Amino acid sequence: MTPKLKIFIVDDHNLFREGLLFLLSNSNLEADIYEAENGEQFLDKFQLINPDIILMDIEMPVINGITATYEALKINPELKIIALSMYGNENYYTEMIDAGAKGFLLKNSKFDDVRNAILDVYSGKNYFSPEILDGIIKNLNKKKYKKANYNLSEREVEILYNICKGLSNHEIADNLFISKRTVDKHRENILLKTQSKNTAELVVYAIKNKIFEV
Amino acid sequence: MTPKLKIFIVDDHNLFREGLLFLLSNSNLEADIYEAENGEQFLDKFQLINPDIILMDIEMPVINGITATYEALKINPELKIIALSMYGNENYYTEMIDAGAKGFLLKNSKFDDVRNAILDVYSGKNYFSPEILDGIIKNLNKKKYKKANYNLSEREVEILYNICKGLSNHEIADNLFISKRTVDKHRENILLKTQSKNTAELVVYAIKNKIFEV
DNA sequence: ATTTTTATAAGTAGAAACACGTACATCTAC
DNA sequence: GTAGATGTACGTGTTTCTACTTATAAAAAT
Repeated sequence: MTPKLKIFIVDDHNLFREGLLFLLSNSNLEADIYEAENGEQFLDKFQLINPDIILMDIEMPVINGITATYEALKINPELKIIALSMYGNENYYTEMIDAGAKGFLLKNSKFDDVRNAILDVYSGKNYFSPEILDGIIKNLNKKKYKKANYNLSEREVEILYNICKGLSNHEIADNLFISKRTVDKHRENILLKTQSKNTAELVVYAIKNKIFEV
Repeated sequence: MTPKLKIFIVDDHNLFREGLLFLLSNSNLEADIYEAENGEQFLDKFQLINPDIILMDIEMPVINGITATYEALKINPELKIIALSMYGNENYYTEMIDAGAKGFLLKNSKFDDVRNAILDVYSGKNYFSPEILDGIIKNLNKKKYKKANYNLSEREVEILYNICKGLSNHEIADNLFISKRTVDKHRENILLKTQSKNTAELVVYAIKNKIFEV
């Protein structure tokens, strides 16, 4: 059904590799399996093999999964790397996504999930264990939580935005065709309302409240 | 196999609702289907029905999907709402996640995806169309991209960090047990190195480069 | 071993920000 | 129709920042 895949398992635990190999060969996935014990071995071998899917452990001796992923993708950006992580180490996910992993599996997943991850990533999608996905979504939520409870007027927001752009009061005045003295007053009011005591705090406030985007 | 679900479809396009209803009743999902034409109708009815899954369009007259989701979850935070979106409107996803949706489906998905989304979300997971997931991941990546390529010295980073906290040069000097004039000089050098022209730009630079966290 | 970078400190001056006032026209809300 | 918020503008200070300069010692890099 699916073409014969070349799957590369990078993990320092022999038993884990063997188990996964067994599961893969007893599944209906046609695959050749290659192995490495750590990131260094993998980096030495992957170019000869050119695997379709790489299952990459994160915590490994010599060269860890994050570095290995990063380095391998520098050489071949098309590589499809799925991170493998112990439960509890799921916080590595940002670093692995950063490094360029296309998927993230927890080691306590069912084999069916592994299968799905392999097929999804092979077909160009991303795959993330539900627990990881949950974390990602929660994270997105968290950051947006405190928004829009400032009581600045429209004009004040406009002034603040321009302050963040690095304009001086004089420049802002020119841009908005008002007097510099007016901008002074607005700025003063904004400082009061936001309980800031200088420009630095104003900018931090603006960014926190999504008035200015970094 | 699965218990009989109560599925609530909220969408202003009759044809779309009818089509989805047909597909759901011809699938192996045992479900009672309820319908509303917009967010207002939904908000009027959902408490009586107490649905297991809500498929919620985003762009609708009177009350849109984002507001409806937000309001409904205020009343019952346990509701499992899956957002439905036209291809091209996928940028609503942040707002829908924000509002509390547990899943996000594109309307050009295959019915199988709809089925999976319903089952996943019903069982407490999140479900996101691959295209959406892609967007989320890319977004995570993007933000981390430009890091650590500043050439500020350690001391300069320290000074900059303190500037972002809203301290004046004088206060920074006191904190670090150095002369205010030294801080002045550091600040000048930082402005030069970061090609900033004032405090506002400094703070933006610091946040962009993860020297200061908002 | 010598050059460069870094951290420190200071003088002088002008620009900008900050703080306190006052004032008035407009618009919204009660 | 009056109260409150908003946007506009000015006066007069003080404080802080910005910009130019010089200088020394230690650390790092070449």
